[in-house]
Amino acid sequence: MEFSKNIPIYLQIVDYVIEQILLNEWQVEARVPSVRELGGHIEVNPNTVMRAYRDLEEKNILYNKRGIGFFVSKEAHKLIMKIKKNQFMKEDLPVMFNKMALLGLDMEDVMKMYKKRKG
Amino acid sequence: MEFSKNIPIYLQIVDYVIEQILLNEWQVEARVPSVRELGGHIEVNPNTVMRAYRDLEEKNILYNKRGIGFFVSKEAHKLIMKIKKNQFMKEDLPVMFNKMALLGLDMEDVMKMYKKRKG
Amino acid sequence: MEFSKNIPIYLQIVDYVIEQILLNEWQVEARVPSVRELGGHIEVNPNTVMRAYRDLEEKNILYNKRGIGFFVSKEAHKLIMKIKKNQFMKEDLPVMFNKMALLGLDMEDVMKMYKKRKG
Amino acid sequence: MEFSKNIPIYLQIVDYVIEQILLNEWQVEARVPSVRELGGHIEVNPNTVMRAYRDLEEKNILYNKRGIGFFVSKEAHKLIMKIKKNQFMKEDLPVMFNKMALLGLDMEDVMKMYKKRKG
DNA sequence: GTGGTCTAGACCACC
DNA sequence: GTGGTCTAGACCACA
Repeated sequence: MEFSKNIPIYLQIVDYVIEQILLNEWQVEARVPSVRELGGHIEVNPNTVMRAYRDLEEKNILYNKRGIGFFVSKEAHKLIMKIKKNQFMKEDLPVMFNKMALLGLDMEDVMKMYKKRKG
Repeated sequence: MEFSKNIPIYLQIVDYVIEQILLNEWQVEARVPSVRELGGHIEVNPNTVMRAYRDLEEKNILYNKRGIGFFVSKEAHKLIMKIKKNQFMKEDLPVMFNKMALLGLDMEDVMKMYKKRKG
Repeated sequence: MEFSKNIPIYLQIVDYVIEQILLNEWQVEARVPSVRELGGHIEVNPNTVMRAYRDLEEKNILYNKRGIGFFVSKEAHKLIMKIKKNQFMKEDLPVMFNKMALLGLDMEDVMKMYKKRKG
Repeated sequence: MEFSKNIPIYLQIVDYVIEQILLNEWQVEARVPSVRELGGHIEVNPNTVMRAYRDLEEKNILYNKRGIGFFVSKEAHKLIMKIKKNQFMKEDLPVMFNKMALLGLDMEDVMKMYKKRKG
């Protein structure tokens, strides 16, 4: 796994986990990889993975059975979507629109990129 | 000047300088405030201002005349736009598209928000 | 470590690091001393070492793993040679040729010295 | 006049003056431009020019008639050649040879550059 | 433990 | 006056 330099790794792991859940790679109510497994897999200190899991536990996306491991919560999808959609609409989009205005770009330019990406 | 807590001050100064240049408050080929002046003005250590100026010098947005001060380069506007555009196209947009895919949103939803904003 | 007075210490550290790498004292992909270690060792403020390391990071000779340390990059040798060769060809040689012209020396004189040195 | 960034301007002026003398642009026993003239001409603070002239005065390459100006000394050429030749042979060449060895270059490479320059 | 940022304050060369 | 370097020492996030 490649990590971007300017974002804390544990946050990138949080995003990674969320992605796995949304893609149903990690299923609801199923056990997720242990911090050691995942740490070994993505070549990251288990402590760092733990920090990410704790973050997700706080958001009720994961929960923990002592001595067994972390599990994807029932409401994981709902919670993730709620958090992310809100964030996207209220924060990401306005910021993007501002940047576009500043750069003299309009939606057509964005559309081009969007289609390019899909093609 | 108010500083956000989670972003290094020197980076916020970089952004501030760029803003001043784009707004033509600091004109091309003109001297910008000395590190001590600006440091005093925004209540920041001169060294911190220096770090920001050095960053901008590296990007050829500012240049330096020994013993005299820092100046806005001729190509400052062009370079700023280039950097920002690049960042937007290569970093911001792909991230956004990713999020959209995960959230099940498409360009129509974005268009709606865009029009709402303008209206 | 002895520092020459007229050259900034951090640049002398840069040279020192480059030397260590070329001599394979500091091996490719291996961790280099932390800024505090090296700072303590050569009796220089860690900040000064940091500045040198940052310079080398910019040139892609060192890279950095968050919370772990600085490492010698894979291409370090190649990059060092490239930088040095370039410097020699584009800066040192032209200056030398100029001096020779002003002093009324030609390549024969230089050759003599060269052979003398080798013999 | 273009100044290299890493060498003090006054030293670059010293070199410039020496060059003018060697090229007989500034003749022996003739008055050289006043600090203001030269300063205006090459767009440099007169103080900086003065510092260069003082340097050259110390080396007996220029001398000063109070209220009149600076003049090229009789022995200017001899002194310059002596200083420079010595410097070149004892300092510049050995340094260059060392660099060549390090970079794996030999005199042939240098010859190529030399001919290229002349051609 | 690591790097990263920031401050206060010093001293320097240069203009 | 200007930038440039350096120190000592602090505090922080991250691993």
